[in-house]
Amino acid sequence: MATAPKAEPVDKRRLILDAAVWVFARRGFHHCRVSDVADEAGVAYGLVYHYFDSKEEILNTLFLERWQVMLDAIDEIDARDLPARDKLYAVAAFIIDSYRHNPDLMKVIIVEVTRAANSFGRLHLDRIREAYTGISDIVEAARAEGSFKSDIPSEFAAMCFYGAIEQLLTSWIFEVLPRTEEEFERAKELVVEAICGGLESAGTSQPATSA
Amino acid sequence: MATAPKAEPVDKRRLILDAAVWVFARRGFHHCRVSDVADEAGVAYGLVYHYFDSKEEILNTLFLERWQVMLDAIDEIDARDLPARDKLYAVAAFIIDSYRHNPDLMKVIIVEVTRAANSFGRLHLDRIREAYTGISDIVEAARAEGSFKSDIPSEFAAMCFYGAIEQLLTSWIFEVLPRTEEEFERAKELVVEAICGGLESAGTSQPATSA
Amino acid sequence: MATAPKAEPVDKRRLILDAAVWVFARRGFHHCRVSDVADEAGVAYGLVYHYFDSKEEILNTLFLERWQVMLDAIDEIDARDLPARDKLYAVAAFIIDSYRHNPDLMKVIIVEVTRAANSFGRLHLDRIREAYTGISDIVEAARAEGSFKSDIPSEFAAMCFYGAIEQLLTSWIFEVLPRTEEEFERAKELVVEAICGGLESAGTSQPATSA
Amino acid sequence: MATAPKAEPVDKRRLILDAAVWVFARRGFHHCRVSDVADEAGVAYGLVYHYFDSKEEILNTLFLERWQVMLDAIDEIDARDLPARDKLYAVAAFIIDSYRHNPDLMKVIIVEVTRAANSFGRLHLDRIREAYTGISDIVEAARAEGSFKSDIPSEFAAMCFYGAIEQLLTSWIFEVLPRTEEEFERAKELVVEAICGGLESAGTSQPATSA
DNA sequence: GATGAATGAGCGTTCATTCAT
DNA sequence: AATGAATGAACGCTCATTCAT
Repeated sequence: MATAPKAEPVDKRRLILDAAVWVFARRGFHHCRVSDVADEAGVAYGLVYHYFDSKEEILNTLFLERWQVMLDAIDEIDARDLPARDKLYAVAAFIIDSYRHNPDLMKVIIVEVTRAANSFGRLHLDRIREAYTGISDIVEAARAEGSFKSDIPSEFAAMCFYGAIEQLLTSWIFEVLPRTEEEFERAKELVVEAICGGLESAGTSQPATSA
Repeated sequence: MATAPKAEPVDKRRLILDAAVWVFARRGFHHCRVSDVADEAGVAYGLVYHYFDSKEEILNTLFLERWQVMLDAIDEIDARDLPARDKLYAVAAFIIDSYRHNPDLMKVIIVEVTRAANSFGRLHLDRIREAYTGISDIVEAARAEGSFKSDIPSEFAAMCFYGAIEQLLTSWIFEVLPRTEEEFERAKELVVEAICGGLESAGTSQPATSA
Repeated sequence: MATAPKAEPVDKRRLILDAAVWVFARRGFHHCRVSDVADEAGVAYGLVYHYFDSKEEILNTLFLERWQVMLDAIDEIDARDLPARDKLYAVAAFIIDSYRHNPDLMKVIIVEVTRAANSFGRLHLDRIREAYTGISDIVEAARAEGSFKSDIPSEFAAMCFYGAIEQLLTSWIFEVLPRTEEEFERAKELVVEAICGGLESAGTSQPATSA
Repeated sequence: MATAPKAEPVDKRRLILDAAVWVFARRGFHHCRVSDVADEAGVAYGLVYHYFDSKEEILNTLFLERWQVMLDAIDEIDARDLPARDKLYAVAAFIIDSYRHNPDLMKVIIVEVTRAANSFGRLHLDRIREAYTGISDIVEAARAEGSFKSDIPSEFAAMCFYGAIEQLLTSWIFEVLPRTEEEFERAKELVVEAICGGLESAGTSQPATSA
């Protein structure tokens, strides 16, 4: 006898999180209502509060989940036996691919958390800094080994690198830059070349004249 | 006979704008009330609406006022007869000094406008992009002249440069980096060295290995 | 065994509408606050907005609900096989009885809607005119049949008839006229006699002398 | 020698009153601001409060000024030696011509005062009733003399007559009826014919059948 | 008389959160 | 777990009125 058709079990909590990504990305965390998330998820209003203590907790959950994946990736990359430039390329590639595969989630994380200095950014400051640290570790090893300049602190270097990538993502989010597969791939190369290799042609390197 | 001391005439509109800078910087645009601004300015609630149509208009005014100053500065710097690296140093110096002289205003502009992709950032997108263009022009000239690499598009270079500086300011705003005179001066040098000269030691430049 | 006494289920939406009638009638639509309605209904402030989009929608709902009842009544009366005067008596009786049974509701509808030319009156103009049309139809049939004068357009006649009744209700609302059962009954007769039979004694009818 | 050109003296108070008529008629008393009136009059905001104690006093002034003219006219008409029908025709003609000559003022008086039972209507109730009384006096004399039916109280008759005229004006205000010279003239005749002569053809008069 | 900046109470609306079922 | 009605604090904005000049 054939088994009765079973309704596939749906994880309502997951449904809510996914709906939140969609809604937060479209309308922004502050400009949407909890009911928008519930409607998008197709669940009752109150169920959101069964799974989450507050609207903020939804965003926190989304951020922490995803950010951990990135931190793990950076650590894993750092552990590889590769030149620093290749490691940084791998980091850039990971972040850019994250955006490529789930632009809404990355948009939410960047716009609503990492770039929101007054609210969630402050709350997750330590977590955000861990990413800096991971990148910084890569640079630091390269400095120790001699392939990277010793006069640029690794923390500072990490900041420039991360800043460039975040700006890149922001440009895609803002639709300032086109979002095509070619652009994504090219951006990985360019950001590493720009930050590691510098903008100047070989042989022109010179100290800046102080004002 | 000396004239009696007269109460200096106060520009209430300016008072409100200055108070808004203070309040928006402390509590964030969305987390403060119009009455907070009025109280801080020491004026009646309604006067805010005598001078501004809405709370948003206050922020727009602050942004547009200050951003124009920066755009003018970039244009003026571009017109100077200097090497590209020195021009970029001047741009970095201008922005960093802007932050040094009025950290609250810069915080508000960056946190509430340029980094707020879903709200004011979108509104002022074109204005924000003008800054990119100014920097891009500097890079483009250097490419044409041969001092900057031709394989990094000037728009991309401008984005990396601006991204690094914005991240720098954000780090100060977040209090991740110390805010001392020495740090400010040193950051000007470092950001230019990192972006123009690159992170790698001379002679180690190499293309990244694609994943 | 007798079932335990259950609290009768209350329709909060109805509760709010009824409270609005009371409050609008006492204080006027513009002079009362939404909280007055909520307080009168004994519900929380926000619940008003759970059921209605705005304060105005409450009034619109009250008007449309009741006005439809009147339009239906006029249509039903028109369909009866009666002399025109009796039909008009029935219409007058229906409106006056409406006031008698729910003076607050009729007050709100007349004062805040049908007599409010600049606000709700304009909004519901078409609906209001439908009542004229219904009365006009009754008159028109009487003219065709010969019992009513052909030199007074039916629309004009309807306007006089409705105007007289509205003035009558207004007088009760203003407390210019006493509100007793006898008065209500007498008014039904008088308004029909005045409008259909005219003020003049039989045999004195004469054309007016133009100024 | 020619006299020096003198600036014609402008009565600012009158200017404000006239501006108020225009503004109240367009936007309604409650939907306009005092500044709208000042702007329309071309005077400073504060000057309105130099001449009037409040926004309401402006409306009261407009009403009382004009209403007195009407009361005087009714009294004057009543004193003439004319048949009742001709007197009522004169009253209707006066009111309709008032609207014809200054539709904005009449609109304001009717919409914002006489039809506003909850606000100004209540305040000026006694004044409004004086108009009824004037009309009522005309009817009463006709009843005493035998030309008008004695079974319709003169107060009731006055109410019907005034109600019909107010409805007529309201129809013009609402733009339900066309506003042409011919319509105005015809309406004077029709309203008197309808109310004095009745809607029914001669010989069909009959008592209504009670429900 | 004339000006318009300054005041501040008041109100409609929103929406995160709670809770009875 | 699931529902959605119910709650009420919070806030942006309006505008009549006052007052210093």
